[in-house]
Amino acid sequence: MSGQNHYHHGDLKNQLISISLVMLREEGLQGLSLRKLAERAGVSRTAPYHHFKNKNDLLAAIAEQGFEVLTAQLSAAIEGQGMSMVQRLELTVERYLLFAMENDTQYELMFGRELWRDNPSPRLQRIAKDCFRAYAKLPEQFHRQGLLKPNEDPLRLAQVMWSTLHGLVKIAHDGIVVRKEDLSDISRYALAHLIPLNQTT
Amino acid sequence: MSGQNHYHHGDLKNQLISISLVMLREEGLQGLSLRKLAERAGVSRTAPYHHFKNKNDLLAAIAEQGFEVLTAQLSAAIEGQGMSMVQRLELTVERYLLFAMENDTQYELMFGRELWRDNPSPRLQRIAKDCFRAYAKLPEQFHRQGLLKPNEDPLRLAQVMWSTLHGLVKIAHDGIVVRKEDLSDISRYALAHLIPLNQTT
DNA sequence: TGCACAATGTTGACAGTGTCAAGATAGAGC
DNA sequence: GCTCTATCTTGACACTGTCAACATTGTGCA
Repeated sequence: MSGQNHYHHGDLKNQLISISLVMLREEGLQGLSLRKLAERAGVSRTAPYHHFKNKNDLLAAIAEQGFEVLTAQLSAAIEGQGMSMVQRLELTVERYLLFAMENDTQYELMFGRELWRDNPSPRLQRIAKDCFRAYAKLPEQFHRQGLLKPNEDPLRLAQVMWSTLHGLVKIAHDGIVVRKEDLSDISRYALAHLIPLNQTT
Repeated sequence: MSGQNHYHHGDLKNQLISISLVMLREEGLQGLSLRKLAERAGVSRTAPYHHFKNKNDLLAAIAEQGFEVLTAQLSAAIEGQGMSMVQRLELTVERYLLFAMENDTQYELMFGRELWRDNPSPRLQRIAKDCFRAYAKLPEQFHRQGLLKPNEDPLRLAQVMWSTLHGLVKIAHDGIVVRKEDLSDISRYALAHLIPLNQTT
């Protein structure tokens, strides 16, 4: 039960994920190999195979963890106790961008082609969809409270807002088009246009 | 000069890029290895190293080719002979989405973390920026012709529009949030909100 | 309690990968 | 015609993902 010696050290699966996150941050996706990972965990090369079917399965688990964290962050912002709807919106956007910028490689994994190209696992699909659903509650709340113009479709709005945020992140990551310092400014600009409020604050 | 025998078959560099594109389409990024590529080109494992410093350099070349094609497509749409500004806008968006959907892996490479993470080559940076600059001419034209509300910043608008398109593509690729059939519908929705026209069609 | 079994960990092996060094071949320019 | 350079080749190496076979440990049932 002390668990750090030899066999059965108890929580290898989660520890592998944690170490993976560190390695991703340090060296990017290219730098993450199962063997180096195992070595850093103090365990033999093939030990991870008892917890993940293969490398892809590990990557999926990392993505899933990311979606869960992001979902929690967004949900908290959206339900934001004692905040106005506009404040919740701003906080949600801020949280999203922050998560994406601070966990860039993991973020890329979550939304990258690598995992989604061929039959992503039902589990990954479910967790990712849950994340979007949590996020989509925000436009719905705006809608229910009559803050949107009456002919607005909250689902469409959620999709477009997500796309815009997503694109902003991507472009900021790459640093091609946009300087990071401009990010929040641009996102404010985007929100002002995308959210057709009935009256402004 | 016939060029397909033994040494010096003349245009290996371009041929390698072409074959790479096919392989990316067939098997994704994971499926592209220098050795299989060389084999398909009928050449030894290390021949590509006389044309590309390493694998990353090949990937960069593939991305560059993509940016050049995309730039050409967009420029043609933006200058669109005998078309109204709104028509040009719609064509541009359509071209962008089409390119991204038809060349999904290449597109991911162009905007992916893999190439941009550590010191992307000046050449890649230049070609990518040229692509954005070509695209940004569109909002500028709208602005010059007085089609935007006077307080709109065309650069900001270009950035946000690009982000939204980019995010739409990404999300459509993954198929998490949006069905591909909804794409054009959603992009129309986005445009209607993002482009604050002075007067409508 | 003791014992079979499942869970978890290990070493050995193999094919596939990127990449370097050294040598072979062909075309280009003096 | 000869040399130089560009291009292509084989040989070699370390690293990777993954499988098979075996070792160790904890768990639940007799």
